[in-house]
Amino acid sequence: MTRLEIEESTIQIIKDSLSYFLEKELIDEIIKIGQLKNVSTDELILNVGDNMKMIPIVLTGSVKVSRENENGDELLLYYIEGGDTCAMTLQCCVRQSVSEIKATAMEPSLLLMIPVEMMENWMSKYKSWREYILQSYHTRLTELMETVDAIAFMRLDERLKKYLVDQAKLLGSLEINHTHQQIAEDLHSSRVVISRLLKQLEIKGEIKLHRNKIILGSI
DNA sequence: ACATTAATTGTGT
DNA sequence: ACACAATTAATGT
Repeated sequence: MTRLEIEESTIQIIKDSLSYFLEKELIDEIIKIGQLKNVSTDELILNVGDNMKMIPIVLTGSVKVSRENENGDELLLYYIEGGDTCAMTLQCCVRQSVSEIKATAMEPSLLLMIPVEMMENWMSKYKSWREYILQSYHTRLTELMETVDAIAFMRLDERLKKYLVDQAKLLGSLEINHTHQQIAEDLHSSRVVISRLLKQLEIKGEIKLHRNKIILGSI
């Protein structure tokens, strides 16, 4: 983990990603208080059971949020993209200060860590912040329902396709650099099953398989 | 360039 | 689901 002094170029990034919906005074406070954190691909940002004193706002890059049970079984919940934060996390945090979820960087990303107290503080102080949080809450909930739908109603092969397309969109590339094992973990399935389904997709000509890499055609 | 090894992927039961 | 085979990438000689 790298902690940086906030300098001009980064201030610009913060402004670029937040000033559209947050008022100026708030941005100034954010710049003063927030701590920058650079994370690399697959770096664990927040683990289940972590004591949360800080909540990240994703400035650039993307983060995946998943649930994990005591056996280490995972399930992907939703993604957070640049400019967004996870208001759900904020709630968990206020209530019990121990994380129920796990957050992992999907690509090299720049995070802005904000202490929980500040987040609460700003709720009453800034209207734009309330709206930002509320909006974020809404987005998360919508995405969460989408994954619930997927789990409940879609067959695994459809879910896998959706997963691949989502990843491609999010990372802005038709190449997905994951092992079958990692995908299986995200979808809470087993490696063999994923391998077989992927093979089927390859036979149908929708994707190309390589080691550690999947190339999407047009699905 | 070749051999060895570890990790990832493929397949039959 | 498990076990094993096959393939690939990485590393040393």
